[in-house]
Amino acid sequence: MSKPAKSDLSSTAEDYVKAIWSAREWGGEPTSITALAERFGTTRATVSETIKRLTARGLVTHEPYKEIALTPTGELEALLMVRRHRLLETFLVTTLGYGWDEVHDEAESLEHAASTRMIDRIDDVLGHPDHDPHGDPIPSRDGVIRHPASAVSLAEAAPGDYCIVRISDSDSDRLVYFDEQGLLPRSPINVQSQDDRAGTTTVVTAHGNLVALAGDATRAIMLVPTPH
Amino acid sequence: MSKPAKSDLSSTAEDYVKAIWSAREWGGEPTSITALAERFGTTRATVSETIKRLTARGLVTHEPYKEIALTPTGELEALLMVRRHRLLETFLVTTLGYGWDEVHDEAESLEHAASTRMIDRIDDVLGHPDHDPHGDPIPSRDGVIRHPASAVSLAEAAPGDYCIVRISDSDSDRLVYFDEQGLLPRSPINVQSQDDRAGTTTVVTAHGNLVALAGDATRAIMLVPTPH
DNA sequence: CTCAAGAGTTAGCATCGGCTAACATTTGAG
DNA sequence: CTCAAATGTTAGCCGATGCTAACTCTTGAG
Ligand SMILES: [Mn+2]
Ligand SMILES: [Mn+2]
Ligand SMILES: [Mn+2]
Ligand SMILES: [Mn+2]
Repeated sequence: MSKPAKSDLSSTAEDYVKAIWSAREWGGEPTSITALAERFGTTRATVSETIKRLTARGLVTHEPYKEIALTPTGELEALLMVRRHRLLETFLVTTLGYGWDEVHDEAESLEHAASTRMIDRIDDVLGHPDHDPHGDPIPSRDGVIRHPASAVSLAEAAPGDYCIVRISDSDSDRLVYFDEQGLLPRSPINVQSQDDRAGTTTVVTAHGNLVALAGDATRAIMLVPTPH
Repeated sequence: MSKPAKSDLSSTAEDYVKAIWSAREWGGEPTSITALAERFGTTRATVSETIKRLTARGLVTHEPYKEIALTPTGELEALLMVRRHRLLETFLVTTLGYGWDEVHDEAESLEHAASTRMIDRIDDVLGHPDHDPHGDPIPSRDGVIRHPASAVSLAEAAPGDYCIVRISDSDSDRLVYFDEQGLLPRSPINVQSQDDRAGTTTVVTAHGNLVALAGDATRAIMLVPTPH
């Protein structure tokens, strides 16, 4: 029913460029066909075809069996989608009383439907927030984004005092657990030890809880060192 | 990217059932293939095919060249979409400072993306409003809607004093004009005369303006008589 | 170094929602 | 009552997004 102009992207295309961009956001590796298929719950065949179309449209660079990357155009589109997603998440929390664990899925679909006018009004009403409820920075209207320079993931942090800057919103159950433990953006956290053999990281949370985390949970949390 | 369950409708299907329902809302005739094609800016062929699919899905009843109507299932879906649309419009006006002439298009796309949870939260935040910014009643969660019993369109109103209950939001320029003239839901209005030969209706608005209206403009406004 | 598992691609198919062109039916002006 | 215009349908096409099955390429364990 809507009339996508020649240059307008489908929601599928928008989700793909966003996913490709997001894979690298906090120092990650480029994504892969298989990873995208898992992310979207589709088959490798479908992803391969879709990537081919996005390449033809000038949003993505990809040669068979090689790395998937964004063109400058694709990157700008991705950043604008990230902006929409994060502003919508923030809006849902502050205006409609959503919990930080409930906003991701809702924003995932609203981001394709809200007009640019609506996104900008939300930005105004919220007073131009710097980051979303998970601590992720919000790109400006023209696609500029700034990450804390010294951020490290909990998985690779040396023992010491840190401030949590960001927690991945991809798993909502995990967010509930983190919340219970006092693991929130801007909260202080003390890294006790990394046990490489067990693959666990032991931390003291803002609640004073001693917690051992492993795997994705440690990769979901980004820290900056507390100056002492 | 979303996973529409077996029974989930596409946005196209949602817009169709809503349009079929809306045609009859204020005493109108059943819609037609041609009218739907105009409404959506598509061709008759496309509408004919789509109606065939909706019939196969059990949302619509239609035999070739006959009347287009909704099944009970289709009608419930339509009412739930109308609810979403009108609650979203109301929300955009009260929370994001949209004008009543700006909300329709935005709601037209958000209605397909917002979750039921979000619609219900909006309903709560707004305090369960009875009608939208255009005076259209808002169906309940289970699809019940109530229209003023004695409503007549301005096109067929006898001279006398009335209260405007509803103004069609389908033409946003017209809404701006009505606003300027003092023609708003809940405003008093005095119908002076109907000139059948000229096809015009002359009214005195809440601003005291003497205004002559014709055609769609007179069909867009619904009135209830003021008890004297 | 080899070769099988894993990753990626291709072929062939389906559905949805678009289109144009041609055809069929209905209806109302005369 | 007639017939042309208006209305609706069908046929045949397309692109986007999905699928399965079968194939190819890459890579790492041994
Ligand atoms: Mn999305
Ligand atoms: Mn987030
Ligand atoms: Mn719509
Ligand atoms: Mn409305």
